[in-house]
Amino acid sequence: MAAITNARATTLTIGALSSRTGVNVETIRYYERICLIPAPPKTGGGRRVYGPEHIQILAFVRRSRELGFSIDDIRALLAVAEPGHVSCADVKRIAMAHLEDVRTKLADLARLEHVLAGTVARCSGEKAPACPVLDVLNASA
Amino acid sequence: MAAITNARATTLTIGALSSRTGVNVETIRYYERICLIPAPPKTGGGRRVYGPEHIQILAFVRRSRELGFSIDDIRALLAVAEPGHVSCADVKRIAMAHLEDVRTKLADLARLEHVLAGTVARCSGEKAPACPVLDVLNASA
DNA sequence: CCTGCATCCTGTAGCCACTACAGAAGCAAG
DNA sequence: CTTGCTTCTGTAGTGGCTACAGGATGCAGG
Repeated sequence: MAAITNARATTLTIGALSSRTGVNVETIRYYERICLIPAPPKTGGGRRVYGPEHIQILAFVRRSRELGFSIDDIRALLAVAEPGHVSCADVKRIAMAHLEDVRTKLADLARLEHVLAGTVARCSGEKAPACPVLDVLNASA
Repeated sequence: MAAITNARATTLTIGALSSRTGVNVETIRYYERICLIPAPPKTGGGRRVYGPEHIQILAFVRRSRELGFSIDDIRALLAVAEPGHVSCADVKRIAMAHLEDVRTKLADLARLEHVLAGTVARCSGEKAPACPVLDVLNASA
């Protein structure tokens, strides 16, 4: 009589939570195992039963991961994101540190791209007595 | 009588090879274990004795790693770098594929930097009723 | 009620490229 | 001969998942 899977269902299976949040089922269980997300109640048969609060937390985790935050960072962010916190100084500190990290990686990668692109451009790809790519790799630092 | 460690020594201990190439001792043994570099002969006591050819190979590996090539890529590069190869087409193919990879990562990271920088910039860091960083993380995708 | 099938469970092992030990042995200088 | 540095092998840990194996559950159709 009721809809097969109510779009406004208040409880979700792990599969439903997975498709709602775009987080792999195995990954959700992994997050629970490492205590990143709270363990949900279970049915008599041992199946996880999720509520809306789990959707919110997991979505938060997912977006944080997409922005490159580490699991430990996310742990800290989740702790600070709890209601009752007055200041977001901690959040800013974590985000700034991560941003620094990202910028360093970005610069490294840009240099890399430059070297690689320059090297590959000099390579004809046909039979060459000396291969520019191999020359670069063989060159003394 | 002879110099303690001849600067032009024809043989090296693993420690000397390490400082010559800048590759960690443990990493050198790891490379040998996974058959990336050839196993050197050993003394009666079981210690590795390296020659100049090992310096060359390991330096090649190190520069390749610095350029971000995977171990498997390097394996292929080493095979192609062997003397007797006429064409460097394989080298170019590997390097081009890697360059594509680097460019993708670069673009991803740049977008990331943009989002993070924009978000952090809006954060005062002081007590805020709504933290812009947390807002972004909580926002629906 | 039974069958079939999708989903779910736990637990373990694998991925990459190292890094970090533990515990033993070698080796050169003093 | 002792001291202390280096080296040896083997194993386990890192991060962030992913991929099974082998079994249980739950639901729909017949």
